[in-house]
Amino acid sequence: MQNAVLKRIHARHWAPGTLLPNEADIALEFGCARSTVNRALQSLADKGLLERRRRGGTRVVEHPERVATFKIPIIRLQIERSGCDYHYQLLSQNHLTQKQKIARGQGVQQMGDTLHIRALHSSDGNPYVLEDRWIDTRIVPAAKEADFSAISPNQWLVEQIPFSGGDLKLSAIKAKAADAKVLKCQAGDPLFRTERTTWNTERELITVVNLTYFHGYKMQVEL
Amino acid sequence: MQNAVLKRIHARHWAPGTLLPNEADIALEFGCARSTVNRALQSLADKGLLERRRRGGTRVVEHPERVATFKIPIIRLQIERSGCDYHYQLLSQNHLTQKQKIARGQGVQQMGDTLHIRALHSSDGNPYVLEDRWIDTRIVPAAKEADFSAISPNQWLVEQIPFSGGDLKLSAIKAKAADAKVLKCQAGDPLFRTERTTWNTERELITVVNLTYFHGYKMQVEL
DNA sequence: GAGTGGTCTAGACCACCCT
DNA sequence: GGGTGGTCTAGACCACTCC
Repeated sequence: MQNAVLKRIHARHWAPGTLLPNEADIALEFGCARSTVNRALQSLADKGLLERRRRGGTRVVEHPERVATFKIPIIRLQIERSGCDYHYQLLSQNHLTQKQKIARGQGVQQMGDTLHIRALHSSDGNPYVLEDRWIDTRIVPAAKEADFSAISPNQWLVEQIPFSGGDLKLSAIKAKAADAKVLKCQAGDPLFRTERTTWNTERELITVVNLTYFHGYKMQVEL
Repeated sequence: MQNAVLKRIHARHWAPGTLLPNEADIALEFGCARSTVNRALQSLADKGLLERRRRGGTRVVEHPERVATFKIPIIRLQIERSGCDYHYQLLSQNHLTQKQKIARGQGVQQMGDTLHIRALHSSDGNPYVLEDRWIDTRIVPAAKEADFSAISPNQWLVEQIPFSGGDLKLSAIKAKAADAKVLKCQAGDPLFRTERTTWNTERELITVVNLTYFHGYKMQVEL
């Protein structure tokens, strides 16, 4: 059923921008139940191929934007899955003063009591990614007790915090001297960075994290 | 219903790794129809929170990897939506010789007759992204006739090619002199790059494209 | 008010896969 | 063989939104 609809869209029987017949009519035409049609169209809408509105009907999307889904793995698993040895090292851990918080960007400023952690994840002994993380210990009090010399905040949080929304920015930065030293590259080298903020279900800011990858890292996504 | 299940997972009533009761039992417990349960669990499985197998039952995923979906927009729309003027300029267009093809990486080598296009997309007169694209004209013969001085290959392909899979790599590179000139930055500046290959539904390679963004660009993704 | 999709029910049969 | 999810049917009522 869903395939039948897909075929029509591909065959441009229903071209981009077209308003489809309503579900009941489609069901009649295909000789199936409306709920079947509903499921099929629903699913295509989830994939971004159709737009649906009550009373407004179902429309083939004009510019079908490609939708890529990519997974944000626990770093340890990402490394181990590629068959390499994983090593983790805590670099520093301290509470931020008010001044320090203001010196960081937007996100960190909003947080209450802030724990700042720097840690390095390595793959087969080579620096892989530098984790720079701020955790709001008012929202996640357990973080004060956690032993981040044994488990990375990355892994600890994923296991502790049930679910959440967030925001992710990807960019290229120039390696600062301090980071270059840790990541064993030259100062000035281009480095791949992700900046992530995470909220819990009450939309309270839990954590902000910058991940700076080794020189030459490519992030891979399936389409 | 779906929310009720979500609550249980959050509340660790069903902790990671737990095997859930079968659909019929859950339906009994919640006092609803099995198909309702099925829809709810199905949907959570799509989001990566549950794993389901016939005969094997439904299990809460052990390490719930965050799944981010992001859209790959037509560049023109991306710029116009941010309220800026869009400008497009074709820089060069030519067919690759066999030697040139081999000089490029893996992807391009696999292609038949290869059309190479370089073009610059600008936002309010500022260089935004440099498009470096190779198109297999055996698979997409219409590309030979297209006027890429008027429409970007980015937009043209999205409108022509119905659907496909692909592969996306994100990285940070050091600006080469030629690219720096076009993008109006310094040679050596870190630049954000995406490398994408796209197949059609028959898994034939259609196009390879490198997008190199202006210095300071951050790609934004919702989680 | 009327027409659309959103969601649910109760029941059925099937496909897969483990033992 | 038997238990699980996958998918479908036929019907119902609801929620939204445009007129």
